[in-house]
Amino acid sequence: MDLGVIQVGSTGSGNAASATQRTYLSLRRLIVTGAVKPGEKLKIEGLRTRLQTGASPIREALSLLTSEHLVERIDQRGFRAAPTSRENFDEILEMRCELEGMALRRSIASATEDWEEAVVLAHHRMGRAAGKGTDNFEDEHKAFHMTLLANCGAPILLRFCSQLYDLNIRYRYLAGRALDYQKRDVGQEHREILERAVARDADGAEAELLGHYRRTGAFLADLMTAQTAAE
Amino acid sequence: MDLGVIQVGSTGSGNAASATQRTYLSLRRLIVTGAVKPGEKLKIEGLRTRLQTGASPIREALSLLTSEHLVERIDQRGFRAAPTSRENFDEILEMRCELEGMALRRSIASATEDWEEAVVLAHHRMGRAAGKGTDNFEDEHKAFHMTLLANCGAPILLRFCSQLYDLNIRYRYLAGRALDYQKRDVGQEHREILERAVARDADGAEAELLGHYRRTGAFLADLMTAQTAAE
DNA sequence: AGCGCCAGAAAAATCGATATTAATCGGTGC
DNA sequence: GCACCGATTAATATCGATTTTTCTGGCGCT
Repeated sequence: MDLGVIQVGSTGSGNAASATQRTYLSLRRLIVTGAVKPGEKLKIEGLRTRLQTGASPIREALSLLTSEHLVERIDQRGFRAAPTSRENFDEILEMRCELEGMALRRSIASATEDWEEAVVLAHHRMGRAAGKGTDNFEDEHKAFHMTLLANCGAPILLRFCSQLYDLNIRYRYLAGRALDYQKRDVGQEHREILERAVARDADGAEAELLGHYRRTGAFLADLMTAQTAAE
Repeated sequence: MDLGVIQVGSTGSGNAASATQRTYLSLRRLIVTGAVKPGEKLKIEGLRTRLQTGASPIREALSLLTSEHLVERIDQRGFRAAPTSRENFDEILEMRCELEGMALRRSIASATEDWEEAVVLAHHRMGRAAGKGTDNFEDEHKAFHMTLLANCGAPILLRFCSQLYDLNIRYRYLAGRALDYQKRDVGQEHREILERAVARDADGAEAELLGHYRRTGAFLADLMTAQTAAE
C-alpha cells in the first residue's frame, strides 16, 4: 500500500477507491493544510456528516494517521489532530536534514539516466504548477523532492522522509504558505539542487538541499516566535 | 498513546484496556514472534474468533500495524502479514545502525545521573529475566536498548528506532531465537555497551552497540542464506 | 462558600448485519 | 483439448444500532 506517497492526477471524478482510502486522504489533507487546527478534537460524528461516510472508515483512517503522527489517539477519549510545538518543529527539520541528506547521497551514488530524467521531469512539472498557481503545486513540490531521493534503494528510508515531509509542510501551511515563497527565490534554489544532482555532485547537492531546508526552517521558526510573542 | 513501546507488567488479569488496544498488542505479538508467517493472509473472520472480538477493533488494529510495516493492506483484498526479504532485512539493519548510533550519541551527550541509573536498572532487569528464562526477556532486552537511547531528546527519532527494533526482532524470531544467543556471549556485549555509556564514552558506546547489531545481523544473514540455499 | 457526588447528555467503542467485491469452479464454445 | 465466461462462494468493506465510557452541570453536604 503506497500511502504516504503522493497521489497523482487521479483526483478526478469516478474515484472508485475504498471509502477508507478516500477518508484517509481527505483527513490527511485537512490536517496537513491546517483546516483542522493542531490539538483540535476530531469527533467521529462530526466527520461522519462532513465526509459523508460511516464510522468505520473514519476510525480506520484515523488509526492510519495515528501511526504517522498526524493524529493522536487517547484511549477511550477519541482522536485529536496532533499538537504542534517549537521542539517538534525543530526535531522534524533536523531529522529531515539527516535522513534526506543520507537518501540523496545514496540516490546520486547509484544514479542512472532514467532517474536523471525523472528528476528533470518532476522539476519541470513543479515549475509548471507554480506558474498556474494551482493548488496542487505542493503535490508537485513534494513529488520533486521525493523523486530526488527515490533512487536511494532504501524503501524504509524513503517512507521516513515522506512522513517527515508531511509533518514539516504542515507547519508551513500553518504559518501561511504564501509568505515563504514570496521572500526568497525558491525557484533558483530548486534549480541549484537539480543541477548538482544531475551532475552527480553528491556533496554539492546535499549542501544545496539542506541549505534549502534550513533557510525555510529558519524563516518559519522566526515566524513562530513572532507569533508566540504577539500573543 | 504509547504504542510501540514496551508494555510493562500489566499483563495480569483485569486488563481494562480497550478491545482495540488488546487486539493491537496481540496481533503485533503474533506477527513479531512469527506465529503468523510473513505474507500470511489475515482474515478478519478467523481473527474474530481467535481473538474473541468484533471486526471493528481488528480492522483498527490492523490499520495501526499497517503504518508500522508489520502488516500490508491491499485495497479491497484484505490484510496480510508483511513479507520478509533479504533486502528488507539488510535495510533494517543499516537504518538501525544509522539511527540508533545517532540517538545513542545524543543520549550520552546530554547524560544525567537519572538516565545513568535508568540504564543500569534496565540492564539489571534484563539480566534477571534472562536467568529466569522467562518469555519476556525480549521485552526487557528492548527496554534496555530503548533506555540507552531514551535520553536523546528526540521523540521522533526514538519512535523510528522502536519501530525498526520490532521489525528486526521479527527476523530473529523467524530464524529461531534461541540460536543467536547460544553462540555468542551477548551478556558480555551488553555489559560493554553499558559500561561505555555510563562512562560517557560516546564513540566507544556507539562502536560497541553497532558491533553488537552487526554481529547479530551477520549471524542472521548467514542463517537466511543457508535456509534459502537448502530449499 | 467550597467540595464532592450523582444524574443526564454526549461521545467513543463495539457489535451484528448487509452490501460489495474478489476468488473459485464448472460448463460452454471454439 | 484449451481458453474463456458466468454463476456460486467466500471474504471484505461498510453501515446502523447498541453498549460503555466520559464529560457536564447542578445539587446537597460539611
